[in-house]
Amino acid sequence: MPDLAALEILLAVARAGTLSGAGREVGLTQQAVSARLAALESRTGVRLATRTTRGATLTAEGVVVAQWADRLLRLAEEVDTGLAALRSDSRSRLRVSASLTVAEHLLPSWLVALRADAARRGETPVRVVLTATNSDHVIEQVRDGSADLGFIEGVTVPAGLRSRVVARDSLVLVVTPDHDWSSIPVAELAATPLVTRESGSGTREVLTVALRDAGLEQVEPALELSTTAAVRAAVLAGAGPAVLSRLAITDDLAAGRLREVPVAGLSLERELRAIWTGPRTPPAGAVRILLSHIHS
Amino acid sequence: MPDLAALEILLAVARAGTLSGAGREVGLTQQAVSARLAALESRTGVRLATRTTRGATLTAEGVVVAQWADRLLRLAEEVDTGLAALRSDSRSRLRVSASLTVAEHLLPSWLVALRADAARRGETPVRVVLTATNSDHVIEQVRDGSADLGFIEGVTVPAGLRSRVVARDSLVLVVTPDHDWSSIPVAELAATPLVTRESGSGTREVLTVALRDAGLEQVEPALELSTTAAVRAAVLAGAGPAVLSRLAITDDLAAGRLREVPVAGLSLERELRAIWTGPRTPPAGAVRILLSHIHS
DNA sequence: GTGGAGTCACAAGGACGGCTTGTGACCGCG
DNA sequence: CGCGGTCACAAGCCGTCCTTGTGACTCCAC
Repeated sequence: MPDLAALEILLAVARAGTLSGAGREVGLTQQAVSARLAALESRTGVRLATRTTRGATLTAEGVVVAQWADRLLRLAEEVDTGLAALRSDSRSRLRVSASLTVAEHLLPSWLVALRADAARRGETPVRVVLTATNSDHVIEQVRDGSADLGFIEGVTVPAGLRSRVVARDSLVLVVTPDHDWSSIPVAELAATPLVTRESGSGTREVLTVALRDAGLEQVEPALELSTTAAVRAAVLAGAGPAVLSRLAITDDLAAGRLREVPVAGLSLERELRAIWTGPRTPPAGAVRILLSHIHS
Repeated sequence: MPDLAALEILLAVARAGTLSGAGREVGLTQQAVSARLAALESRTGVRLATRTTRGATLTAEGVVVAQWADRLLRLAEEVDTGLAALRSDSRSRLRVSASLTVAEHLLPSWLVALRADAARRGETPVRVVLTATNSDHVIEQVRDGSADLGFIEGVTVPAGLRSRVVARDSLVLVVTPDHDWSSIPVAELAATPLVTRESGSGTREVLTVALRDAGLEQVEPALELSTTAAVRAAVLAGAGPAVLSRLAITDDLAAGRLREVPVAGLSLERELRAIWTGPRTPPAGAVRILLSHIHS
């Protein structure tokens, strides 16, 4: 299990060029930085930086590890920002209520962007309080004023609320990389036993309805599981193809763990919307600022 | 800074359904699990799981945090596998030498897939020893036998070596999401001051050559920086557009931090190749197994 | 040439966090 | 009604990690 603090120190060393400078940057002494870096090197068995009497520079391996660390720490920062936004005790600024899909995959990076922007302007960042529930409850919370801003998924625009499309999600057919499909007609998809969520899940409904609209009836699933994560794991383990939200598997697609198979004649798009009450344009400064970071 | 161990415990609780079961799964006592989970909840100020006298189930917020944790821990596992592969002391199995681009962005997930596959078959995973350098040195190491397998970038196939394309990388023009470009002709790209790497860098050369081939001359850069990460940060900070490897910014594209702008009449593809010596098909079992996880 | 300011590394001491063991309260089931 | 399961609280202990103090070394200015 990698040590995030040590990786952060490595990045500080890369930026500062000296151990002491890195120490000042992260608020530690030079000795502590030296020890942590030595510990990281001992864990990997590779020299990550060459120390001279006048500074320290990363080796080639050090650059690679720094790159890995950078990705990891960026994601960790997103998670941390998300965790901070979950704090409910603070009776503060912008109350955001979001559906699970948005909260899980999109909001953290928006919040980081929001905070970075405030830092760039020298302002104190808006404090965001996040609640995560299903879309119906989000609508309810925005209606009754217990949330200033909501994020929902689904095709219908709730009556009496203002809204704006902030992102699109689509369900995609995915297989393991060694699968022989490259592109299939929609009829073959309907005839294939899939790994799916249990009946009643939103993702599964969308697919069923779309196939029914196309005049097709689905065969029985190969496997029914109760969470998207479990479905994803089953596909990776070779249990069969699945239709999943693209947002949930961008990492896997980028890393080549999963492969997307286009289905001719089928499009399963759904819109993710920001919703709020009141005037047509987003009301308070806070809401507008957050939305200004989100481009559909 | 989030606590990876605590997040892992949260996932174990989600899987097991009880704190004690989670404890058995991660090798801790029930009391330790209870304390760590309580600490995590106190950090967020939100109840992540409801404890009954007969188990524990995640709340809606808990599910969201678990999803974040899952992404973060997957990436952490990749980094950890990469770190393990850097260990040089073990005089062991498969010596892999890779260019920086491949080592930074692709190899970790391949190694995780390799290990997971071995675990699924019940075999002990191949021990991989990784060296990261530039493409020329990779070729040299494969030639002189100090590496069993190499990964390089570039258009030319080295003479005397077998090779296979394992992935493609392309340079893409990226801007901040609020930029007004949607698609531009190649002449406008050449006339735009960009944030770039310093002269002599591979990425910069590729762009310069491609523009020269198109009969265009580039204007002076807006800013010259020495690492890809610095260029990326400058673009995010609004310093201007840049042309970067798509592999280095997939996260940013997915999160909407950066936006890709198609350039009409310009394609900057480069192939990433596995190289080895000897017979036409990959030789030892180990090499073939690793390659079987990589599909171009 | 020599002192000063910078670099990094080694050693000793102390504080804090986190795990274990021990125990108690509660619930359901046979 | 006891037994097996759940989780929470308390005390003690161990290890990690940071700080302070010190030494070796290099470069530079005087």
